[in-house]
Amino acid sequence: MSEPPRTPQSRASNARPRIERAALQLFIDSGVDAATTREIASAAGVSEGALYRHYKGKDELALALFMETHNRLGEMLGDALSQPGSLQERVHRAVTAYCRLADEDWLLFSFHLVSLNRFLPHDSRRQDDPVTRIEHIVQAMMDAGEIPAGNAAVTTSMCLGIVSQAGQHKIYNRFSGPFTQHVDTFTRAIMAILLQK
Amino acid sequence: MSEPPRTPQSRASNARPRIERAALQLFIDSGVDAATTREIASAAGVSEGALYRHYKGKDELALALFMETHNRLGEMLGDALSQPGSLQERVHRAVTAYCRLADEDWLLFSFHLVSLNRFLPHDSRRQDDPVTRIEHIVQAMMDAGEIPAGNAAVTTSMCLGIVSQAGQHKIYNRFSGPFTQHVDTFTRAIMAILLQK
DNA sequence: AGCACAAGTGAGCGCTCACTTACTATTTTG
DNA sequence: CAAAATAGTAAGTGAGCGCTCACTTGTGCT
Repeated sequence: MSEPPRTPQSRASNARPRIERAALQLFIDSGVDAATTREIASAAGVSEGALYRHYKGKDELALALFMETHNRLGEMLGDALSQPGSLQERVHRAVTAYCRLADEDWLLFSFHLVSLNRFLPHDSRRQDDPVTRIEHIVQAMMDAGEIPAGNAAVTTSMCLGIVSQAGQHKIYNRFSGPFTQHVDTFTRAIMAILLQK
Repeated sequence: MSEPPRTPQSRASNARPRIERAALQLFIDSGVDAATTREIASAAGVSEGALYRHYKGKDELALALFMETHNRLGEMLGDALSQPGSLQERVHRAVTAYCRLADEDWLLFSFHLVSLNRFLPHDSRRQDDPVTRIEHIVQAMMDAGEIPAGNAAVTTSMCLGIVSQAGQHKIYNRFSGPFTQHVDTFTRAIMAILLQK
């Protein structure tokens, strides 16, 4: 008894998080293929072999880091959009969720943004893909007459482009400060696109 | 004198364009790093060495293909935006130029779009960069009161996001048909963003 | 103290890659 | 038409990559 809340992970130098941070930075700067396992280990201050104690290989490491953001984003967007409220409110919640995720861990978020091309197969049409889900919502609103009719896929891409391109520009240091501070700007822009005719 | 307009290329099988098309497709599908010179040569139906008759190496080939679109785009956008006309007209001309370029050679255009991350260094602030030029125009319009004031970099990124994300979605086969058919949709969306407050 | 075991090490292995070399075939040129 | 230049081929070559493995170290438990 009187056991302190024992953390199930064991001791040592905690290489894993250091490997992950180093890998993220290198993957963003040079790309997953160009970043070598030696570089990652060196930047993390551990040996190359340590990487393989935690991941099956470089590709699995990259995929895990991508999925960490991707799954989280899927849930957050799902929640934000499915809960009740006006169109405005739902868009605002979704944009807020996206920006919060970005500010919470910018490195992880940046890697996700620049890696979408690699990890989302080019003709994926998965029904539970966040993009496809948003497209269905847009289509439903068009059918219901809540927003003007048009090509739902194109409208969806424009709305996503608002926030994703802003993310890219922040990665390129074209502007600074927390992403969250632009939530209202993004929301207004998206509403303008959805409601325009 | 009396020289006929001699075409400077000489030999029959014309490996060069076949190498370029094969390289574009592979670069888009697998990425520049993952596409091997053997794969490119094989897909082009030539030997690996043929690649080196025309390009110093794989990286130079990729850069040349990127720059072919990038320089052209820079000129076209410069022309479209600098010539006289209302804001609407200038935006419409720029969007039209972009979409024409896409429809004219979709493979070349796709490669440019998916490779921006690789070839535009992350903190580039070149004065003649198309993005920076557009940002200056937006800033000038804000200063002149032609459009509501705001963060010019963020506004610029949102406008670019409209068309670039639509391009990405077309690459992912989320919609089909010529890109040019959406010119008016894009123009209206961009105007909505610029004029909103 | 002594054991069990997870975490970390780093030399080195097999293999793939971009690129080179040696050669042949086809044009262009004077 | 010979010579030079160009465009192509096939068979390498060595650098460097991801990954392995025999080994060492640190930690918790009894």
